[in-house]
Amino acid sequence: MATSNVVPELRIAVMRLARRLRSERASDAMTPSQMAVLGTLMRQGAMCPADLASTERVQPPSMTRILNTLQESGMVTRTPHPTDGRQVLYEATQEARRMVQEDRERRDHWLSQRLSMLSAEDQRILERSIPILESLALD
Amino acid sequence: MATSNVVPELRIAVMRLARRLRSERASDAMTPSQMAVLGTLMRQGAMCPADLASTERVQPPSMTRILNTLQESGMVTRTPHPTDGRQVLYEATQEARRMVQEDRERRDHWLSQRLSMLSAEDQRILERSIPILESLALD
DNA sequence: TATTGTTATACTCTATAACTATA
DNA sequence: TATAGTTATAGAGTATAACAATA
Repeated sequence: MATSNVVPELRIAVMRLARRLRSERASDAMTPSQMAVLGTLMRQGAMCPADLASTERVQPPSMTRILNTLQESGMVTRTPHPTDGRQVLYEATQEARRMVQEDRERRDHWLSQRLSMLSAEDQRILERSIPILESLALD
Repeated sequence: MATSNVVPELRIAVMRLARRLRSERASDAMTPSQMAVLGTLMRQGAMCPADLASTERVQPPSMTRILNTLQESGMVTRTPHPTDGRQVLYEATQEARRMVQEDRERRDHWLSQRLSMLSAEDQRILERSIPILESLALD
């Protein structure tokens, strides 16, 4: 990449587009933490508060609060662990899945509008860049 | 883009890489709001609290607090407005500029390490994708 | 009287420490 | 005694409402 400014330019471009995508979020009612917990539960299935806390890098009492709020708004269900009476398991409800899906679709709609305004050549370059961007984010 | 999953895949790739870049930030001492204010002051020069508040989309009392904290840590200077006695002007100090620059360099260092591990072909694709990503983020 | 900035106060989100129930 | 989860309490960060100084 020689003497060019590719590195800072790529950093700025990625940060800007991410910020723009974030601003297209549907759910202003949901905090980022709440959205993250729902996303994790939708990927991983039922989980206990301790595991959720360590996945989301928050302390267990904070996770208790987040889960209480989510339960009050009908986004998660709470069931006792089948064998260990100390544990409880949380799961995303259908309503949560619908809400998260709607949020994704809203941002994808915005992005797809933008992409459709690009030339075929530019669209092709972006398409080829996707796995490369993914590989940069790994680990 | 036909029947492919380009749109959600691009969204996910960009969000992931942005999250990764954010985690490489140097200044844990600085809150995102404080960093944003310094960035704005560095781009725009001296500004008054009201303009800063509207730029950063926070209320004036919140900006007062952010600026107080920044001043206490030597990141901004406060001077009276030359003609309007009600106003005050804030400016980023040299120390702030150094700190922000260091933060950018830290993330660029991480990114450039990652880029150097890619094939020449992949690097070329990323380089060509930069202005396209930039254009997507516009307005 | 309008505008700029600040202070007073409350709310949200997260953290640490202490407590309850189960293993 | 150790572990899972919760409750009690405190510390950031931001908001609205009220106030002081200047135009």
